[in-house]
Amino acid sequence: MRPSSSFNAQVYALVRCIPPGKVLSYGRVAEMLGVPHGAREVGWALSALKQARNEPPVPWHRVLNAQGRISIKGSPEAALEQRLRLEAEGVVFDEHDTLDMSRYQWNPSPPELAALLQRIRAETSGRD
DNA sequence: CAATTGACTTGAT
DNA sequence: TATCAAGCCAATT
Repeated sequence: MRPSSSFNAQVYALVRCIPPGKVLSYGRVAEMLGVPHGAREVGWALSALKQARNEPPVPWHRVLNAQGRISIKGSPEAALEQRLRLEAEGVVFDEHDTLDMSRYQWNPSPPELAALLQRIRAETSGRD
């Protein structure tokens, strides 16, 4: 579990930067972290979150699939919780339980993102 | 070490 | 617009 633990930490750090009422897709998170095809890894990192203590709390509910739909499998309760948390932040799902990604997806400006990534990398480089 | 699985994505039917 | 199949990558069995 060596190499990816640092990746997980980066995922958590980045997800913590998503503003309330905004969301990110798994693939987008992976892409931002420099792993273009690491969408499933991001899902893995987040699923591991429920057993690993996370402080400060990671707003895992702000991450869903590229279609704008909740993608939690095997736990309807968790899926419902995710939806409720999002709606509590003002996000509105349409009649197909889908949300408009073009509207809700978080799009930081390139310089802002670069600075963010730099800080995240500094944060997660030493610890493990 | 091979097969299976999963909070994914994309492109073809 | 809805389904299917094939990639992808780490963790588990």
